[in-house]
Amino acid sequence: MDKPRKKPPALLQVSPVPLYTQIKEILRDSILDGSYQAHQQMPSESELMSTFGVSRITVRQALGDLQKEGLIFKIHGKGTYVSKPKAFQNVAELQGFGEAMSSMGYETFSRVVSLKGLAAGAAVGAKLGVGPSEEVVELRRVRYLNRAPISFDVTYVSKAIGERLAKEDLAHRDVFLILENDYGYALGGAELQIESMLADEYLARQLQVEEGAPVLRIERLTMTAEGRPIDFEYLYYRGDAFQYRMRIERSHV
Amino acid sequence: MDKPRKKPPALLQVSPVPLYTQIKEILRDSILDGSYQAHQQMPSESELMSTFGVSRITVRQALGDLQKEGLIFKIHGKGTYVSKPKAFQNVAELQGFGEAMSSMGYETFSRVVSLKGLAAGAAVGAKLGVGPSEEVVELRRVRYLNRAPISFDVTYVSKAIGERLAKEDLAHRDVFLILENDYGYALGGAELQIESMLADEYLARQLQVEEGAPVLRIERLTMTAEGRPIDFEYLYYRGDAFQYRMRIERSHV
DNA sequence: CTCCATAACTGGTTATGACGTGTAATGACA
DNA sequence: TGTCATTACACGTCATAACCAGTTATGGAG
Repeated sequence: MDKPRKKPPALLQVSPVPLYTQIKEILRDSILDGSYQAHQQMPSESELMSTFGVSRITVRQALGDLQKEGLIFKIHGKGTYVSKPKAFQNVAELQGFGEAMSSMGYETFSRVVSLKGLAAGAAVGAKLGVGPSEEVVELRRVRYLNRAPISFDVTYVSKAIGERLAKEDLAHRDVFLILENDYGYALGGAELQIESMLADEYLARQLQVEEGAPVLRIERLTMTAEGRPIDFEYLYYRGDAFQYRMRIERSHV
Repeated sequence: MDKPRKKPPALLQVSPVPLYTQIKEILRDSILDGSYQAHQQMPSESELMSTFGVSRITVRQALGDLQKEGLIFKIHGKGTYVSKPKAFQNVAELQGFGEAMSSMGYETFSRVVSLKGLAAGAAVGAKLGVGPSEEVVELRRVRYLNRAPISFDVTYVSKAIGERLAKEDLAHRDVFLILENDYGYALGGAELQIESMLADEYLARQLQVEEGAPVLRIERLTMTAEGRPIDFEYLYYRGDAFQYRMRIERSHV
């Protein structure tokens, strides 16, 4: 016994890193260096169990972390897949500042006000490329940032997609990301139009502001990579939610 | 047997919702309606086990989801706590568009280039309110969005804080959020200054752009609620990463 | 040949149990 | 009285074991 001072200074810490972290790193590397290509890949959980000689819970923790990072996504009953890298850039560009904020990762969620099928009508029908009497699905949500409402979103999608979306966790997941990752649509771009308006009674109630308060209104038509419209939205943002943006603009000009 | 068609149409789906989701909702409500106050709260995992009559893994999944949402945070060996709501708004405002993007929730992480102690120097010392020869900790990170570098961040904090940060998962967590949630600092606001510049050789290599490519340079000094500087950063953003912002500005003017 | 029940996958959920590590209060020893 | 080992308790990690729920291929019944 030479120096049994206070603590045995962690001599044998061969692996202070949890198993699932090590596995996560290995898998991440395999994805980033291209060993696992985008879409349609990844061994099943069972295979990974025997490959690494660990239990399923460990594999799942590793995969779950990678999913949080967005590198992979899972489809129940089918398997685990590598996300398409390109996907995100499009989404990032067309989401703009509003949803960027609402997705900052902390204390954001949406409350689904309604989700129902109805006739497209002239305006929405023209955008989505369907007849005015054709049925589409309308989704209304209030988006919360830090427990306070920040935007009111009205989303229109085709009946087929809408019925699938009804089963999703719309309170915490982005429609864009569901379309892109879970449903396999490649999003191409979006046309958007921004204007200022005043909150009417309904909007004021949803956003918890005074009637007549300034609201930013965004009209956004999202299209697949092939140029086919897939998602049309009206977004109403509280005007007082963008101080940071203004500040930056002033400095930037 | 009246209509044993294809499937028994899920008559008995008393609870199609997973246990951990139900528990998560209950806990979320308790937090949002104030039953559990900010900081210093939440029953331990063992207590929740007996309260809800479920296993620990279920409790942990519920808590883990709430942590992802940012409503709670955990401290090893101590317990689980409710996050302070106020925290986020400040962070949201002073993070601005750059980190909002990088935190959109998918495929973002940081690579720690270096983390070391050094003398503050005149510029940093003045900002942080310490002498030029006093030791501070410098953290250099490359922030990845969608597997491509989007920004190069240089962060300066006091020696005490820096040594704690060294033990954190800086690759996936925001320094702001660590300061706010884990360390209990109340962030008050920030001064920031934005300018355009051209990438030098070092920066070009970190951001994987051509030397001379346009870069957005942000100087940001973050302060606690009491007005004491706590975090000083230089942020270098790839100029080509902000197309979406430009587009929105054009429409907005 | 079509339809459909079944089986063999996949991931999703939950239980039980164990051990590790960090935190903080306790108490014994110097 | 002050230091330090003990201890109790918190969350962190990992294993084993089921069963549930979608997906898809197979194969038999019509």
